[in-house]
Amino acid sequence: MTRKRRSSGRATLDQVAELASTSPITVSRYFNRPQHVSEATRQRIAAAVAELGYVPNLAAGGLASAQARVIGLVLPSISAPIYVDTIQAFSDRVSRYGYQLLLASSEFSLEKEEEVVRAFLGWAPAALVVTGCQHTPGTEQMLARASVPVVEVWDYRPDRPYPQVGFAHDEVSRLAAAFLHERGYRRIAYAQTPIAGDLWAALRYEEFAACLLRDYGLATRLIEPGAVHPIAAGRLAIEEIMRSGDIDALFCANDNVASGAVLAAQRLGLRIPQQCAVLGFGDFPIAEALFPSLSSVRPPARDIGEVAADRVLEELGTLNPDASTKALACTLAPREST
Amino acid sequence: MTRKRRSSGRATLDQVAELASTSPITVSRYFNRPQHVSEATRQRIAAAVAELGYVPNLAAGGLASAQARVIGLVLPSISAPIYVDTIQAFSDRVSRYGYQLLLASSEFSLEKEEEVVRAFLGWAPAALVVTGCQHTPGTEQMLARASVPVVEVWDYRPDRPYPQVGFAHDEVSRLAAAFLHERGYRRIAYAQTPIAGDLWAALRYEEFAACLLRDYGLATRLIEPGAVHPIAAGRLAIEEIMRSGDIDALFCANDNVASGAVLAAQRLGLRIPQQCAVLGFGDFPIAEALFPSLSSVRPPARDIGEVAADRVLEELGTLNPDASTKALACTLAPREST
DNA sequence: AGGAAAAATGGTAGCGCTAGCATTATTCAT
DNA sequence: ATGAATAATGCTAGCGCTACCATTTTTCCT
Repeated sequence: MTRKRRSSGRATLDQVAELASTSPITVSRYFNRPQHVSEATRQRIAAAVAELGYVPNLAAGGLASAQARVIGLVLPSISAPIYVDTIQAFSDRVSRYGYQLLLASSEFSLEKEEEVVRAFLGWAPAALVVTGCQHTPGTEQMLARASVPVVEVWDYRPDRPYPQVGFAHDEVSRLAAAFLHERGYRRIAYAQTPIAGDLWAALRYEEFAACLLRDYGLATRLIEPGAVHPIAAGRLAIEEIMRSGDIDALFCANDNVASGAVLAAQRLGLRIPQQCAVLGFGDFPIAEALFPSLSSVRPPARDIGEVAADRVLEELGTLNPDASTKALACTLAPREST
Repeated sequence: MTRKRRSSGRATLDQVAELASTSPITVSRYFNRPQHVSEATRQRIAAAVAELGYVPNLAAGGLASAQARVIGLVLPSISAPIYVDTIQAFSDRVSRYGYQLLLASSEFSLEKEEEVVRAFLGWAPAALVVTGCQHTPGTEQMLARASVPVVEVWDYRPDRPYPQVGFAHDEVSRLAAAFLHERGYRRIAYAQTPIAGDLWAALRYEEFAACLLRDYGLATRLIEPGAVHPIAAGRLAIEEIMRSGDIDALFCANDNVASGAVLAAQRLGLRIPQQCAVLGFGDFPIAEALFPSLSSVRPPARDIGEVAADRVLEELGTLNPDASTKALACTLAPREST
């Protein structure tokens, strides 16, 4: 008889069971429902596990039980400060219930998102969390066919088949417009860059311009310096404002752009907020430290992570439904720059 | 006959095979070695896959082949700017060879690292990359017993059983000390915070102080404002320097601390670099934009990711060995703040 | 045309684990 | 002591896939 198949070389449940003089199924229970195993057996198993350095093979377990205790989270970026709180809050919460987090970034590309979703589904996750409501047809099809709960975060639109955990991005624009108008600014510009780091910057601009025009009768200037680093984009925006001289407030796609603007203004001698106010989006840690400190719209990043985790756990039956599916709210943190 | 077992509800290889009038094994080959399948069969399978929305179950595949095409990467933080380049470079490189990245942060805690390593090993990854040379005994045992290649990154010490991809942190200190001395600074302080975001800040301080004393006969002041946000720590360091008035250069544990220092100095009226020079570590994107712009020691973050990926791929036999295991080098980016 | 090599395909068994019962040991009320 | 409840444990049969070999079909050479 030839020895078929190479084994992985790692200790298996069977080996642990043998060493602990019990059956594999009891060892399995030891890991999954310890309270169903007697104290004496538990100790023997614990000793065997330690001696063999046994680590359960989660792939095998997931295969056997048709449910891996893993939840996939896809965000546009895992490094952008704006998403870090969401990741942290989500991860904390699901790991408390024994779920592991599979994290990937779509790098602001819908194609890359499709790739990542496919890879995730390959692991048969218990649930999937994706960013926003916009996906490729392929992604949509996979999500629809995957028989796992799906939650969409960082946006809020009522016409979707999945639970939404986020805020309405046009609401942000109205908040910013009202705030700047109330402070007396009338010649307002919006600065963004294609790699600003969020998918909704252009959408926010549209509603910002529409709102200023509709509610306050003001035109808006769009400053878009092209594909450069956000911080450089902020600098270029300030340079343009100094050239044209007809702008008294700048709303930026995010705090990186806004930081670049504040720092460049300082370097170039434009007084903020006297000559031009700057309002950011994201409320990154740097906002408070800048000189002058940066006013910013703060998205509910942490709440998104928490609520999304709760929603997922509800769908999985781990948590009782709360059923309060509302849009979350952004707040405005006024500081010295406006 | 009772129907045992719930199936996952997803399409399986068998279903695809049936629809494509071929055998499961051929469909398996279609995904893993397409060149071994004839063009005609390939097209039939592709159609069946599309129709069923089939996504291969990677857990089952990994189990059957005893090698999941997944590589685990454990870093102290996935949000700290300093690690972002490493993640990016590593991910790019391994994904090009068909490996997926399993990413986790140990949050600067060795206990958390042990937890994460255990979870990763549960997925039977093809390889594991961990940060630094310091681990709990439990982690060490798991790494030693796991029959997968292990690589350690972001540090360089010759006395370890695993390949190292990183730089010598004491070298950074010598570089910084030489640079500041050469520029004529003699009353030098070092600022750090326990949550500064890297495991080696204290080690760098020790060598920094030792080197200044040994090579230049200078004493070093340590400023450690306690567990506050790095940016706030920078501000507190500047406040202390203004109080005492006997410091002319500040080396910071990282660029967040240094940014806080530069911004606070500006706010409080301390001229940089005339009254006090500031040198950072990490060369974060903000360094260049600050006013005055921040001099910083740039670690080879991207190189670490690339070389670690190469080392891993070599161990897996995917790449031919290069065998040049040397420490990588940090460079110094001098700007206005020194 | 005949034979050998190469390409394409398929059957069988099993990777390591757990669901669904079935069975045995223990506890408790009567 | 007896039966009924409960706790603890074990057996069998797969989860969906691929390694290993065997077989069939095609291609190529003389």
